[in-house]
Amino acid sequence: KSICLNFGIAGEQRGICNLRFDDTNPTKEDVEYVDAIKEDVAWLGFRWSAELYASDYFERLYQFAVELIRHDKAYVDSLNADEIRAYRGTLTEAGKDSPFRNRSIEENLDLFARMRADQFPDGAHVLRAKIDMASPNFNMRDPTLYRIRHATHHRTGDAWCIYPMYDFAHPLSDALEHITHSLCTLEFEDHRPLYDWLVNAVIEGDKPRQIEFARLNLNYTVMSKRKLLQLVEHRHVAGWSDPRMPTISGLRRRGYTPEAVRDFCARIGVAKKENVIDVAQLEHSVREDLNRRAPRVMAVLRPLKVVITNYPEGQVEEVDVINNPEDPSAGTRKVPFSRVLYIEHDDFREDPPKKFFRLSPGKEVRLRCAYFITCTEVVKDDRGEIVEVRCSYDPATRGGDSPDGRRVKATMHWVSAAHAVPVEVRLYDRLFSVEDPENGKDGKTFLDYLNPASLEIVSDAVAEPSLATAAPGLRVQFERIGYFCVDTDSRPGALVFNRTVSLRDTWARIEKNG
RNA sequence: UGGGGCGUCGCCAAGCGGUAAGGCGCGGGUCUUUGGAUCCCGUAUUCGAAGGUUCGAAUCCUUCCGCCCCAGCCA
Repeated sequence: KSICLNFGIAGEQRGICNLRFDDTNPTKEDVEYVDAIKEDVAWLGFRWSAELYASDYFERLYQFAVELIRHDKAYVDSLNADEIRAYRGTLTEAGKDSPFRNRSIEENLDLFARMRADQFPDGAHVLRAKIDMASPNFNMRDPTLYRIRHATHHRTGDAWCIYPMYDFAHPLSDALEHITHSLCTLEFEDHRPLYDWLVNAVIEGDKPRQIEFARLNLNYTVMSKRKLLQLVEHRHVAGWSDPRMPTISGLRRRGYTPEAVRDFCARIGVAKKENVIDVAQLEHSVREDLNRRAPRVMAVLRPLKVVITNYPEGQVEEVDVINNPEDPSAGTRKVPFSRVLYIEHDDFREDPPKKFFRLSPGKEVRLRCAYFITCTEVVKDDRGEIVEVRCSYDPATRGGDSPDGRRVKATMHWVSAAHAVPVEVRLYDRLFSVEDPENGKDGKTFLDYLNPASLEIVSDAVAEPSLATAAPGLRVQFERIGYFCVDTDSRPGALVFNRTVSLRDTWARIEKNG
């Protein structure tokens, strides 16, 4: 949402948007995420003007800090972390000045230089802004600007042992880049006074300003990075790009298109109200996009054998099948038809309920782009399970139309048994079973709400032969089932499809509502 | 309880003194060689509540209620 917002506004205003990593804390292992973030932003279709890092400004930020000290607006505090917390006060009580608050400018300059020169251990001192310990806003109670951290930074190595805080680096980095609008989420509203204080203290001329908006929340979904990290670390999912993850890489692997994600972000709007978007909204954007562009293909998840008794043994004919009814320019393809076929098990009912239009004994239906068939016999095994359905076909209906104007109420997808390509299909359900998994109730944590059925692997599925050469990343629509994407990360030689999103199943609704 | 924000249809969201846009969802219908899609129609006499100002208020004023964020040497 933030990526689309920032690049979107820059684009609309004919401005530019930089990609900056606020890598102010060397212990937070930013490295592994930098490339992933760049890849994700690029995949979404945005191009940044400059690739920058807060660490690029370490020297200049240091000079800004020195300048603050010279103006008596910052000081070195030698209290430890616990003491600083104790001095900070509470929601209703003002804080107290640190005993080190009135060190001379010279002493502060000297100490700060020695902090940089690696003369103190971690935690010995910090640099603090000298603002107001009685401010009702905690961020103004002499916030920490620099801390000593003997850690190797992924870009500056061991050049520094003091590192600026985000609150210090962010506004000043914005100013250095001549940022006009610095967009961030609501929880930083309380930081804005500090942002402005710093900018006003050291920046001349045009000043950046911070504007906050409400972050995105989705129901049935966990968005907290901390919690998603747990899912990855505890192997509840296969990684950050697991198709069930609400990450860009997860959505990508699942088969979402950048256009769909951007459309979603445009539709949900931007405001300051806390919100929980219905995932149906996201699914709508994907369906709309994929409906327009995904080629149709026939596949059967749970095959039921159908024998066309009056179709010549050994005969094979190629029928023309339309690739995408939403896009005539997509053309047609040839699909082999023969005496033995597979249809979806769900598409046959021996005792059809009311309003069930698909195949049942004596009923005539259309095999898409092929023929009308009528069920003549049901074959069962010893246990009474239906193992085969025998039908007759009407040779006059080739292509799927009856010359006598006879109509059927159902059109079904099918696959020729002899030509079927085995595929593995992964069906995903919501990772969490409750609308609001982030906030556990009754002592439960989000992990207690994990949906054990979030991944179902269907291994008996078969598809029409055209899919044999499907490339990873290819998105298709399995007729009447849903949109699928060839997995980009599966074993060589295996044809694995991730279900992106299912088609709306009206029959399910009829069954449910009676 | 100090401070900062926010409250308009089930979920989002326009509106900013002139008499409640739109989207998702849902319901109904049309059409259909996907029971998909398409297309049509319906979905808030009311804007957290109560007072007040005004010819006129979701929009202004007052009070109240509810929800979120803040006491990292995290971002």
